[in-house]
Amino acid sequence: MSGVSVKTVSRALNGEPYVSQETAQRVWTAAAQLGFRLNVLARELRSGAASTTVGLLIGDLANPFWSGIARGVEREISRRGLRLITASTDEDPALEWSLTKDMLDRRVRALLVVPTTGDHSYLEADRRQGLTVVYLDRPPSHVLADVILLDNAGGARAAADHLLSYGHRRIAVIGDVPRLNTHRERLAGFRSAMERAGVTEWEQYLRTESHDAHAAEADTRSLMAMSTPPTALFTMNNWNTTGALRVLKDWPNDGSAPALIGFDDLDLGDVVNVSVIEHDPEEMGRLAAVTALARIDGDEGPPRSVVMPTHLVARGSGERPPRSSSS
Amino acid sequence: MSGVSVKTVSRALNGEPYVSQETAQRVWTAAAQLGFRLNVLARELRSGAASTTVGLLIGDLANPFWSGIARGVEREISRRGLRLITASTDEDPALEWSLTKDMLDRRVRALLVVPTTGDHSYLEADRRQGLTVVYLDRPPSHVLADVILLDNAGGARAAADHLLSYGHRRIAVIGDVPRLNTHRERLAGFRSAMERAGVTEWEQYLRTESHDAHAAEADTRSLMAMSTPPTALFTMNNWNTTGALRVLKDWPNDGSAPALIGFDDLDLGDVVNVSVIEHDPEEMGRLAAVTALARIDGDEGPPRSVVMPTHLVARGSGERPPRSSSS
DNA sequence: CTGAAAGCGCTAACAG
DNA sequence: CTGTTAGCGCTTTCAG
Repeated sequence: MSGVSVKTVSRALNGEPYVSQETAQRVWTAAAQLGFRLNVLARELRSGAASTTVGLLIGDLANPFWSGIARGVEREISRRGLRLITASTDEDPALEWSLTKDMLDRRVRALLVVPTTGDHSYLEADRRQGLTVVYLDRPPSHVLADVILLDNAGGARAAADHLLSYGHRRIAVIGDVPRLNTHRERLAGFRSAMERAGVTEWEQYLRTESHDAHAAEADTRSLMAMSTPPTALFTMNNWNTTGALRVLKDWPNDGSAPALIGFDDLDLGDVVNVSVIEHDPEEMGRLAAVTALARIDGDEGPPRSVVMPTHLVARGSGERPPRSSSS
Repeated sequence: MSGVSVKTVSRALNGEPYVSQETAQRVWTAAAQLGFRLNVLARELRSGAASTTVGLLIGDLANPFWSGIARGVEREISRRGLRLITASTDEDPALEWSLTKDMLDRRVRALLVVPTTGDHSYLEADRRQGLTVVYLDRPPSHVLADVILLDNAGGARAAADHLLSYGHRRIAVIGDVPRLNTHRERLAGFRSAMERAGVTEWEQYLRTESHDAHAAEADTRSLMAMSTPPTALFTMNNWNTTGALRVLKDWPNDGSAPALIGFDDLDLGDVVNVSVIEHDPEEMGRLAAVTALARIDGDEGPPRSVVMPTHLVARGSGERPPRSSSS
């Protein structure tokens, strides 16, 4: 390039010691003029070299829950100079599979996955070869691996107990597709609280398959149109809550409005006075990243399973009493 | 590996023609057993080979506006098998610069940037060498390049005109740091509408430097505590609007609540009846990706500048009349 | 249909 | 302090 060997260029540009100030300077200016940059791909191709990317597979980057996770991961790994490759699976197992394969072909240093349903044993071979995988939000199927979860059952139980304590019995549940583990866990938690209280009326008010706000809105309307409508609603994710709020927004102020508790907080949750089961997506992403980094650093301990707490935030909607309680 | 040459393996695994069914089959099973995968890094290192990653630099992945952009970009590039490397700049020009350099070292196929302020001519050398760069949301400084913008001035003007038409004169403006082009454009649009209407009272109600909801909340409180408070508010981004809504939420229902229009829509915007200047972040990301892909495909036309429309969505908060208008 | 050789750009190891 | 060599894993080119 300017009379020096490639190795000297490498040393200078990487700020390694054992290069004279003068030579380094010359290399720097020459590189700047020629627009020369070190090629990270080549660097990472070398034998024994580790890649500096981390793969993240989430459901949908545009959902605040998942973008929060992504932000937490990014924040943590960037402190180590690692970059984030993100992809949305749309909750499609086949897409998750092909994206996973793509990430591995790219030799990501670690793979963080919010798993959709499906068998995840297809990663076992790679894990044995040293691939770091951390699952988020939902446990993988047929696999023992590091995983960061929410206390889904506990949160749902807290929601149910809260509503029960205000005298509600006819409590409707609106949730996502039952295929998702989070959905099932939340439903199980809810169910256990209801059973403990000896309440059975709610079963007829269970609505699933609502994957977006629109569907949840329709569910809410049909529930409230029943001859004996529910006196309370438990919406099991952020978009389900959004749908319910759209219906309740214009509800007549005659005391007939159902109580509402939603899983996941909302950006304007405090403004609309919606009671929620709150948690911290960004911290969840951060923890997953920390776990992955520990594995990269050689942590060989048994698979870790972290369950993050949830908190009931009472803001009003969950504290409305039933209008005409039948028990 | 199993008696075949590397080239045959390459051919088989890439599904190239001119490999016998039988051989291909053998390679496939052997690869599966050994957990062998093609190395994309090596592939992309080859001379003339193009990388299959696209870099995206945004302010903060956790802000729905930017995660929407990211989603739009991802959706579009994934159709071509390209993956997204995302990084948050926190609106820090120095960080933007170092992240940019990092992306280039990784040989991203294209770089999409929401620029913070600063001189962006440092990318010119790389652009001349064929690097595809598309700017989003804000124009770069001192550079002529492809850029996808919002009609910031037009949107702000529409907000001002709307409030003016309802009789407001004392209109407060709450905005982000003036350093940001979007802020200045919106303010300029607002100002032009006010000037055309011959209104000057608003200048004393201008508040900037509110980069989050918390600061905007404080601004709103102090504004409303003035001896002659504003009768309307124009909040210039999503988080500023959120802050204002927190204050207005518990405002006495005596007709003294200020009108409110916010720039950017909010997830629960329809539930809280907030009037907004709405636009489509995901489409913006998609357009940027489309532009970048066209350049990659050889489009050599002059730099393209797309201005995306905004729409005023009247939901109630922007249609409140002033309590005791002074004009 | 299959294989051998070359080279992408980098850095570790080993000389000067 | 600086240079040489080798090899990471892939695919293009050219020969079988």
